[in-house]
Amino acid sequence: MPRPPGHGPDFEQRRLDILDTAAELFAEKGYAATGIADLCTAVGLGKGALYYYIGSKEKLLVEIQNRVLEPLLASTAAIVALDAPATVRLRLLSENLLSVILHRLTDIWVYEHDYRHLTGENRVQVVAQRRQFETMLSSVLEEAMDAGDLAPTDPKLATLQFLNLHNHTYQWARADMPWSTADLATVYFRTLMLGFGAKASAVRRAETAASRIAVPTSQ
Amino acid sequence: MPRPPGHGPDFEQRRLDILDTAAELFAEKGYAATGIADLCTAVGLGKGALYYYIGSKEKLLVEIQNRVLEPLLASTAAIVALDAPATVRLRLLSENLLSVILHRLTDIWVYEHDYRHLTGENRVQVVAQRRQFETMLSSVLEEAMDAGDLAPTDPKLATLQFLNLHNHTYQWARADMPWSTADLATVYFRTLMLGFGAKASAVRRAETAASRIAVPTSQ
Amino acid sequence: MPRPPGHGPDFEQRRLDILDTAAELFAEKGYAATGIADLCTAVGLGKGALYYYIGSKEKLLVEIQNRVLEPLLASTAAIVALDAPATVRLRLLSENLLSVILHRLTDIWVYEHDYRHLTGENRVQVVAQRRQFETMLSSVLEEAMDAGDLAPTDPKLATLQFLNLHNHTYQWARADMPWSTADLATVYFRTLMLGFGAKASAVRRAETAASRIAVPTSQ
Amino acid sequence: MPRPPGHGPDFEQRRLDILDTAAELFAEKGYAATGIADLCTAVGLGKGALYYYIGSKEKLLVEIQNRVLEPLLASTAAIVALDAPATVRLRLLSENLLSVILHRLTDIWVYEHDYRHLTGENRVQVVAQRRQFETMLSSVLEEAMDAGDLAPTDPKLATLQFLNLHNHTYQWARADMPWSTADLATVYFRTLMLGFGAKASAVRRAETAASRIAVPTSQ
DNA sequence: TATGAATGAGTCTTCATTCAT
DNA sequence: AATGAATGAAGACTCATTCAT
Repeated sequence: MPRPPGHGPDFEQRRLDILDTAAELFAEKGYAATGIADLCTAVGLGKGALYYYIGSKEKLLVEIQNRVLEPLLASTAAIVALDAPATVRLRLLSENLLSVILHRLTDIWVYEHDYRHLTGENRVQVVAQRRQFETMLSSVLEEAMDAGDLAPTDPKLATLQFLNLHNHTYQWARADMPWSTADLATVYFRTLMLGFGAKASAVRRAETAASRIAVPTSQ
Repeated sequence: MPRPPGHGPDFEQRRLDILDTAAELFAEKGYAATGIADLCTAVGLGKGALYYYIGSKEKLLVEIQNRVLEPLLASTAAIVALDAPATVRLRLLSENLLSVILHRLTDIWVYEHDYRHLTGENRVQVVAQRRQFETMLSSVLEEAMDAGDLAPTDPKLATLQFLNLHNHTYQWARADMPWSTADLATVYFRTLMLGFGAKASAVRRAETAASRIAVPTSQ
Repeated sequence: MPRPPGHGPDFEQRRLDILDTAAELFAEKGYAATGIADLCTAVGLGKGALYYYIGSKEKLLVEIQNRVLEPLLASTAAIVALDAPATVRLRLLSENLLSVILHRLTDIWVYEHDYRHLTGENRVQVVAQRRQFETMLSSVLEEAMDAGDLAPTDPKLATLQFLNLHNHTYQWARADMPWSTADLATVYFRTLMLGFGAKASAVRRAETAASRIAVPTSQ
Repeated sequence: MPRPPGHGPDFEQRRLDILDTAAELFAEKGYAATGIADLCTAVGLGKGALYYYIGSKEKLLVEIQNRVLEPLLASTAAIVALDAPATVRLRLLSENLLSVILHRLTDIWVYEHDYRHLTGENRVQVVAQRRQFETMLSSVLEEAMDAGDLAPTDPKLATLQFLNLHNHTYQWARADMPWSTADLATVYFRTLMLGFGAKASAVRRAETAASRIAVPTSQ
């Protein structure tokens, strides 16, 4: 007798609880290094019951990816479509991305670290969705340049810097850190727009000096 | 006069080749998901012979960490100690960090993703060395603020942004990408110092607007 | 009301059966030379299922030690505390020790041969318990000397001889040997108390003669 | 080119040194748990060179057995053949056996613990030689009984007690213990001949009492 | 005589998953 | 909707032994 035709009323809630616990374990020890037995212990369920809810280990990973990607893509698309200046939308995109990262810190760890363990179609889809997000961001950056709000540069490189600055945050962000999502959004946005407030002449001088000094660079 | 027990002349080279292969596999599939058997296949050696060279799987991970950390700490310390303005040294630190990342892209993947799989003393040491690096970077940023070259802000946050911008590069950098190390250093440094070239008024406007628009933020 | 995670009702019996089989194999081939695969074959279980019951190879060894030590220490302590003459308690200790040895012959083989393969805390505890037993035995021997029931000698040496005589029995005892536990207890006790029934003069003569004859002793 | 036809002048000495080291390791950790690599480290030789001397691991074990058995059988046979009273010869056998045990303590550990790891013909031969020794001992014990020097009992049981008392000594004897070989021989022999010096009446009383007391015996 | 390198079966243990109940 | 028991391949690692040099 395969899977019962329908699930009881508590099924979905129970499943989500398990998913949360799984995300925590994956974030802490890594997807590959986390065993199903660990998860059983953490949720207090035998293996049989656990599999009744989760289907397979990889399905957990897929769902965690989706818990990040679905709201991220939806909110990003909504912001991009707003009738507002590109700079304003960039500011909103920054806060939105940070919000997703900081509110789903555990999921993000897994999202960033372990999507490579997805196989086959699962991986293809996730990669495609990630690219979708980047394309939307790129388009707004290009709009801002076209509007003259930003100095023209390689838009690809601008996008990548935007992503670097935001995405790497999961590496050190913690629930108890002294900065709120809004704080970080303000700071990051200001950095991307105006930098740390150096004078252009100082930058020019540093470039010239740097090209003259032989850095004892590795290899 | 027979040689005392030890290793033959080719040992070290062979070992380094294996280490390179291991780094590639770890970077591709993750440390935890890479089996010793995978490595055996990749280097064309039986398990016994492989262990003759590597000692243990974790030793491989330790060495990869060190191949990143040792040159990075050495060159960073040298730059910090230079008799040059803080801004100039920041520029050099940027290029140096990027140089390490881009020249050892494979090692860096492992360095960033898998140091958590180190155990015991190995982990303690690596974490300590990472903190050393961050402290050195922080000190130069603070010097630059004290000298009035940068607008005063939370130095911790400035350091984290510097690191975000640089460190996340390993995620998308490739040997065949169209930008050299020097290109990226120039661009990153300019971004950190001056931003993308927006006007301060535009930033102010965006902040105000953002606070008024209800972002359809996830959760 | 579903059962909480744990073990089913047959688990413990199955586990004990496996323990018995393990003891037999260890006794026959030695702990170190007995593979888990051997045990799997012997009990007709795959490796996974076997580990479900045993936890680890060393745990088997620990349990075998305890199956000897726990009853031995309990019964020994009970005898030592009896309100009876020391000589009587010695006789009881002799029979008790023999009883443990002969009724748990397989466990005893492992107990005597392989406790050295215990590691860390496991070893410390077993060694401590062994010493406890010897201390209890010693105390009764000393009481007997103090009471004048035995000729005074080095009590340490008396204890060691008692132990030699009894403990080495596992080396040749078999279930089908012609002597019962009670038989051996009577014989051993008599030997320790009265010897093989030689005359004191004969012993004196032998000592003198022995000191005069150059034995072609090895080395 | 197989083994060279002859060996250099140092070969035999080198081989014996290796054998000594092997015996120490086997005694310490057990034959099965001692690796050839351990031995290589201990003697400071590579595996190739080590095998040049030892042939195989089992050959080491065989030789250690022989280093015990050959002198033991030779000296025992010599003593048995002496023209002296059985009691005197028993005393000599006791000291001789103890001498072998205490002078070759390391070998004896291996001899007692690990002869079971011998395979095929090697094992058959060692077992046969052990039986030879016991037979010789038995014969002298019987002579002593026949001569009326010992009270008549089951000669098999007398032999086993003799062996128990002596052979188990390797378990606790150490080079730095306070008793010499001669000390132990005197004590053991006296114990076997006369016991610990109890009165026959006390033994009788203990037997009666013991049969009345229900010992809380295990199982 | 000795080396260091290689083998490949073997070590103990854990894995994700299934299934009868 | 849950259990505990089983599987068997795979996990990292060690083994005694061989051999070209």
